[in-house]
Amino acid sequence: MGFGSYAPVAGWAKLSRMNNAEIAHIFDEIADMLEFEGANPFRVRAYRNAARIVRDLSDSVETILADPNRDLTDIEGIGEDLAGKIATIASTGTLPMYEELRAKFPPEVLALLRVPGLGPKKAAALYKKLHIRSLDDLREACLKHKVRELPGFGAKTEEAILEGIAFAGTTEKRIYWADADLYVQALREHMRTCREIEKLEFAGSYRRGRETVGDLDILVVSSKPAKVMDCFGQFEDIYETIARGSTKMSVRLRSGFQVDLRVVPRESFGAALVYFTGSKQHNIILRGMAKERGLKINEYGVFRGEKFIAGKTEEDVYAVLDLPWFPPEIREARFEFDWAAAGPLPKLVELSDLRGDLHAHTTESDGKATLEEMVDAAKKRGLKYIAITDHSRRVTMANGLGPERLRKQWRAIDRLNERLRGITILKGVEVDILERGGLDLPDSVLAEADWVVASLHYGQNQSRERITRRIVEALENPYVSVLGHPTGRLINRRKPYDVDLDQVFAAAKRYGKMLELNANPARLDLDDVACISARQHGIPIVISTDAHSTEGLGALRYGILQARRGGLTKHDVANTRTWNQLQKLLGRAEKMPKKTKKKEARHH
DNA sequence: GCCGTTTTCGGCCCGACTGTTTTCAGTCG
Repeated sequence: MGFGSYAPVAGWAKLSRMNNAEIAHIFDEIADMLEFEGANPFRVRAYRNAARIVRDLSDSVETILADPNRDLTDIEGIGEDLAGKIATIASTGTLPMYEELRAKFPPEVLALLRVPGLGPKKAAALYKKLHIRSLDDLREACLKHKVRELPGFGAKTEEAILEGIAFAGTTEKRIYWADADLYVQALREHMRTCREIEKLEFAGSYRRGRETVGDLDILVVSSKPAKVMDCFGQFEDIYETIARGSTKMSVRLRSGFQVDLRVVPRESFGAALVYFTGSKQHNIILRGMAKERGLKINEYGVFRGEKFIAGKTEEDVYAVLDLPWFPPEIREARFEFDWAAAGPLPKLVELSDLRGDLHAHTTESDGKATLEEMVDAAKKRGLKYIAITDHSRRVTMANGLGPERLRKQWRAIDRLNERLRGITILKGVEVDILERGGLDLPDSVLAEADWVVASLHYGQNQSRERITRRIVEALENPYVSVLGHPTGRLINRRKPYDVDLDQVFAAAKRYGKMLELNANPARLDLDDVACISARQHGIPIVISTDAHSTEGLGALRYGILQARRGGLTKHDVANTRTWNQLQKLLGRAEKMPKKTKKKEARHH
């Protein structure tokens, strides 16, 4: 289940400053260690909450700290203490309290928490009473049957731990949404054979369209739960059943991936769907709102005292709280509640809104299909235009094109365009942003293109300053249309390069350029959080596949999920427009004569 | 650790399942 081959994994570049993700990571680690220490669970939650908040910030902490008009404590969930800690991490790269905890609980000890079935209490007991300090210690203690002698532990727990150690390394990895979707399709097909099922829906992070999925949650309405579970248990890919009760069953697939099944009564389906779709944080806020109104929400419904108020549909549940139905993709407690408070929700972009694909490769560089095959496939998918954007010469591994081969390809595109009806092929290129700065093709060549994607593939370990400067300079070039995969990350495989996105946004805005949301399931770059920022900056986003085969053109749906998670509407996404409209949108800031610009301003 | 028009103290979302227990704690989602 791969999605093309990529360069080997590169390590983190040495960082001169702490970015939001790193600050968030420190808070997550602190939460783990405090939990291990047996700290107040709400204090632990405050740190986890802070990690999430910092990760979701639309500006870098650095930017906020530098702005005298802004204060971190204005953010809900960040008080005096955490604001101070954030500032300390930002300026020193660490925190005294964090260092003290790390001295007490090295990473090998924290690995105990990743064993399924081991939570903070049990892990701490093993650590304190048996002096277990690593997974190896733990395995040994289990084999010597020391673990079963501890109070609260028994033979079964010991066996479960032994089994769990094997999984501790493999199950921490979340899989791509696209791969989870393959399981979903297979499970749907399998469950179709069960006649006792009235309704079935996949919930959890899969339904929210997260870029990675940690497990699957299946929600079923049936009056015969046992039969549904029997059927579920016969899915061929199951390795073991972890738990089975009267309404809930959990299994592990052969790959280690976990699938949970939950059977609920018909009148509770909506409440259960809200509950199991999450996110956890979204649910916590819903519960809080319910409590304020003297109500209680659980997976069975909304209750006033013992009295059932709502629960049949998601709309019913939200309506009780005077909330609109939220598309699952935005249920992350990031902006959806603010949106709801401000009025009707904006309509999120949909797959059917997209008219064209603006990043695709052919056999001329490293694609697997010819120009004709790619165009034919795009047309069959209903696209009205496709930009052919093969690599430039610097990407020698991919047989990148120089001016001569590129112009030859463009002549072929001209001839094909004359022949074809119903789709327009754009003469494009994915031009490399060179290590030393500048682009891999002269302006005279780029000027002849309809569409220019500028991408950074080499020198990814350079300093934040150098990488940011290379990208900003590329955006300054009048012939560049869009910045391709702006951070270069490969999910689960390669960290993003160290780039100051605030500066990239500012440059894109200044020069009237667009930013790509690369829809490849391993990239999804920009990510959802960056999309929220781009939207706030008013920068048009282009959702493109970067397809290297005809099947690759199908990736638009993954890009759409990420865009929706970023709160993007049809208006925010540039390739929902016709090619003519798109051209007008492009570079308007620089190319438009000053007079016209003023007129425009008056109209708005 | 955060938060507050009932509160600056005392709350902080809720339930299923398992194993080790004889009524519940721990884990998980």
